[in-house]
Amino acid sequence: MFNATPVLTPATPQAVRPVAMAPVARKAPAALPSTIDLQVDEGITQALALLHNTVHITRRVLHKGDRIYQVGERFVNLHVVNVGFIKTVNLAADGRDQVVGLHFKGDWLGFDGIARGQYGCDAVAMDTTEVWSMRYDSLLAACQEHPALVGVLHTAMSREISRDRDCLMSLCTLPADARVAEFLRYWAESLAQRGLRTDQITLRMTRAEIGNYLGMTLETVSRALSKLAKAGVIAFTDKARRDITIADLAVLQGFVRRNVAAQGKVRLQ
Amino acid sequence: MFNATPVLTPATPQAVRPVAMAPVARKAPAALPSTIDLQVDEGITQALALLHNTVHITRRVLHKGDRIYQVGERFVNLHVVNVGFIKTVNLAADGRDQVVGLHFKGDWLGFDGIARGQYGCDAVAMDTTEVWSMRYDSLLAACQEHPALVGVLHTAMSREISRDRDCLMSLCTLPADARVAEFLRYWAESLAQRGLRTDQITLRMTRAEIGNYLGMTLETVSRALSKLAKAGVIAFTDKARRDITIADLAVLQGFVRRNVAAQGKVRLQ
DNA sequence: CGTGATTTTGAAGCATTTCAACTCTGGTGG
DNA sequence: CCACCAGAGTTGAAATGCTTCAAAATCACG
Repeated sequence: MFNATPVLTPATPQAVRPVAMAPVARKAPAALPSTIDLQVDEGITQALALLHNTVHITRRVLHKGDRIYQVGERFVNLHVVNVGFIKTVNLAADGRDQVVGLHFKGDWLGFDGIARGQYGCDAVAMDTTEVWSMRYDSLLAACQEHPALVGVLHTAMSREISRDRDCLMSLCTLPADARVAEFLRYWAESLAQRGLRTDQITLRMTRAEIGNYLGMTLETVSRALSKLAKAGVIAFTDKARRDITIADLAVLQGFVRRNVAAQGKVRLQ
Repeated sequence: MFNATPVLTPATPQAVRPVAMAPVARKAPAALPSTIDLQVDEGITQALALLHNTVHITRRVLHKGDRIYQVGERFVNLHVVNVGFIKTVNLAADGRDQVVGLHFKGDWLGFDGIARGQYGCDAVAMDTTEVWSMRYDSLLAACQEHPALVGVLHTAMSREISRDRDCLMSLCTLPADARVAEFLRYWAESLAQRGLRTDQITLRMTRAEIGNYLGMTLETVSRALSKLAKAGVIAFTDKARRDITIADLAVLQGFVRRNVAAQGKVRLQ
């Protein structure tokens, strides 16, 4: 049933892609998760269920600002987000600190601790959050008996590696406006994949945090958002300007495409 | 002898590593790997030996420009670099392409393929290179019998995740000059950890490639290198300006420290 | 109903890109 | 052997995108 490759992937490119346009009717299509997104959600649910049935898990509820773990702390546990939003923050010896990752339901935390035996960053709850924690050694033991667990674990690590590379690519090839648009697109996509609606998303970060994550100043983030709103790609729905309406994800993606930096277009070699 | 130029050694991992510390004498200390670095080298050697003894491995020799795998190709194998230098290149649908990783002896390739069942990037040899390839499924099978293998595998994935975060941080918090310095520092450190000398390193990338990797133009890379040379932090040793002498790694690190961008210094929250 | 935090917006300054010209190197063929 | 050429690197000057600095508006919280 559950093994390395399949489950979470469409992986059957020849399968007929369901068109699934007709019955939707009233609602804006972009707001509803696509078929693929729903499959991802299904995969997350299955993975969490499998974990729940095979490994001893400790549930923890955290509030905004609470830390699941801190840099330097001895690595013992891995964690999975069940509810809420979590950011990982790297802080270097020289005082730099940097948001290096955002984590949603089903995402794992703490992989960076395996190699060195201690966590390499802080994991901070961005609002009320439920995290499942398990001992790494007992997870490994469980993997011996339930090979499907290995698939879940490796898939999660693999996905994180891919995700980090996409981030790197955005940082290197997109100008500020497009980077902000891409950030929103990714956030919305993540929600869609978890069965949540994406036409109305609530940012749980200040402009300063977003800027830190995207490698720009808070003013630039603010200007980019204003520009996106003026262009009709997004709209603000509350006074605090934390809630954002995305009429159509495809439009947002189109904005990113059109704004690929020139330097990114040059083919190497 | 210690030599950066990769002679294709006949890979006898269980061979006794000659310590070769005392008799060197004459050379500047910074050029020699530290104790910690030697431990890392030891770890790499042990990991390769373990792999060699427990998994069916296919050796492949590649030349500059050859691809170990390409984006979209079905994921079957994982790979480990035994000799040489390899870059991974992400190419997006919209034409952006981007160097997202550099890989040295002992580094793994292909983790990004696990989740989706196909590779997410290209892996390209930067010069003559020997790669060990193994089927992922047979590696998993071998892990059942040799639990130490799981440790090696997870450590490698964990290290890659940490490394990617460090890259992200450099991109976000360092100005161009310091980013180039940090790039050199990392390259030298990687050599040191593999028992190679670091006072004289040969870049296997054009300025354009370095710039692409670091998110800047080739002109900016060139200017940064010139500036570092003028400041005495590095020196060019050949006419083509590909060979670089690093008098003291600590000085290079100091340069990075002093050039942390202002935005990085602001503490979040 | 203040007070501090967050956000927006403008204007000036600066780092990096862009454009352009030039040098240098290494390889190829007459 | 040398002329020639393409590729790689350097360097300058102008253009530009982002940051910095500053001020005002708005929101959240006790």
